[in-house]
Amino acid sequence: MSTVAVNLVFSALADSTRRHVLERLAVSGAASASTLARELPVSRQAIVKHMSVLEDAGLVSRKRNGREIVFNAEAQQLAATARWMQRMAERWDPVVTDFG
Amino acid sequence: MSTVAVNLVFSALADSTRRHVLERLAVSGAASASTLARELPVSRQAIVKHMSVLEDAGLVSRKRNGREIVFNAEAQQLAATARWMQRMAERWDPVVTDFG
DNA sequence: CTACAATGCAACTGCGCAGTTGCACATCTG
DNA sequence: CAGATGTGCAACTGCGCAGTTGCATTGTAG
Repeated sequence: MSTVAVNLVFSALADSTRRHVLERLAVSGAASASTLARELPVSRQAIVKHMSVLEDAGLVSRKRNGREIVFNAEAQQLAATARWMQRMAERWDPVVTDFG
Repeated sequence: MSTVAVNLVFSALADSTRRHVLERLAVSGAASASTLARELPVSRQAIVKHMSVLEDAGLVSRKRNGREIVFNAEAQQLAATARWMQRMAERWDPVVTDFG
């Protein structure tokens, strides 16, 4: 993972609204920005901006379906970042691996 | 990990200067704010603020030694967050565990 | 005691992000 | 076609963060 990618993923995950959206997509499946805005206490435009951030971080993918745009959570990217962090922690202190 | 803790860790790691400081502490050992400010292209006050953020996130510990305050990287917290992310990724999609 | 080196406090600037609102454009449905 | 629903674009506000500078305070060494 490049430094830029790390920046994107971490700053994307640093916002609790974005984590809520991700959780929602991962648990209840794909959804459009309008649908998410109806379910969460934020405007559609706020959702749209969040989705761009999440997409840039590779944590979400979009798929056009007629007039709708459906977003999907990308669990692989989350897992990849977790592994990246784990390797970094090991490099800093090999002992931390023992209780993984 | 609580939601607040997650917020703290992720937003702490989202800043590249803080990641540089952490890297520096983990690789070359403990150091004071003044020392870090001499090594990095930022002022001492900026370092001090960063250290507070990192400390609140549990990624760094401070230890007073006479007139100096020495900071140390806490690799366990990084590893703990990595495991937290891994579990979250597994919950979202059990398949991602396969290539860990 | 004195000079030096470290931390502590405070004010200030610049900038980017989260969120909103309003309106235009596109697309599906009856 | 007409209405409803969904996306796209743009301007605006509020707020917090990164970073700086200046000065005060405290601890260390000679």
